[in-house]
Amino acid sequence: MARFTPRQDEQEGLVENQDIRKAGLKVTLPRVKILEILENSEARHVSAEDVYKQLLANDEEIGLATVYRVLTQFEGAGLVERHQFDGGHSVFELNRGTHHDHIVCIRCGKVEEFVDESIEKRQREIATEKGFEIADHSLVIYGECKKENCPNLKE
Amino acid sequence: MARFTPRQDEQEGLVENQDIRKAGLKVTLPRVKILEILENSEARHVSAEDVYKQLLANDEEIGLATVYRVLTQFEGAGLVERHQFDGGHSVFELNRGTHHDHIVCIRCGKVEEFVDESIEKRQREIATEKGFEIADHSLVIYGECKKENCPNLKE
DNA sequence: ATTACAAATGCACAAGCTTCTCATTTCCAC
DNA sequence: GTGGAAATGAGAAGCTTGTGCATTTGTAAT
Repeated sequence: MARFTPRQDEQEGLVENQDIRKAGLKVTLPRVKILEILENSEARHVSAEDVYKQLLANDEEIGLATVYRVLTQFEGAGLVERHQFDGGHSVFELNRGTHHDHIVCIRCGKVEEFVDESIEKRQREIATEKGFEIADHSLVIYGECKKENCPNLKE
Repeated sequence: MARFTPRQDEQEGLVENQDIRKAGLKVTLPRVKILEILENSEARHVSAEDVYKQLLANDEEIGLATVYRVLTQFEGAGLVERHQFDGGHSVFELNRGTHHDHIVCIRCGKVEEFVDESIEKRQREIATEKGFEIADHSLVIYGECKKENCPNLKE
């Protein structure tokens, strides 16, 4: 009920609405809100549950099923990337066009990104040697970040 | 009835009952049988379900819960490695002491292994640069293997 | 603006994988 | 052998993800 915003100002949707539409998807409130959360979240990598909780915190009436549906559609449209770090659940991040790999702290969960062209190159060579046409790859380094930076070293 | 090896050449990465005991685990029938299956399976990467089905085929009365429990314990003991390729479920492989990465065919699911020291080295350097103490890493290349080799290009 | 229709959503439920619970059984030291 | 802790089996539960269907929403034509 109380969620009738007088006007949807699209000034901040100059990029996203276009992209949703370009993907052949209707520009609906859930999709816009989810995209906003992905953009505004200080954590670059969020799970579907994270998005859902953020929606609830913003008093949006959007179901978890829709979150999964939309994230999967966004993935198919290339708007977001889905990563499967160890531990079972997926995390999503906005696709800003720059490929990168990840290094994850196994203690605090912090995720940093990196790119290394020499690794990329070797991967292409290896795929060729093995007779594979490379489609994608996933490189994740797990480690412990320096204690001073580690926010919550629980237990 | 136990098949015991005359010599204990554990250095060659061969996992055996001694290793179970060394991990602080009792040498029980389920654990021995699961280890046997991991060793004798021609597929190097098997899921918990695969192990379970193989046990059923061998007329062993071992529950799926036990399979998961044992595999997790083996992982903790370093006897097996758990890999989480894209798609949700984990696969396990015997830890024969040789680290390697994987290249997976997204069409037929075939998994090949490779090692590249230059990539390994760059990863260590990157972890150091980022202030991480490296604990593990996962590199998976996804691609399409050459059609002639691709066993079941269904659909 | 209004209308009309296909697309999208919300809800509840279902599926698949993995883990937990707990009564019963098994291994191992004595 | 025997005792007791550890391990197991069967089923239930948990978690993430996906589906079916009635209802709502976006969009394009009126």
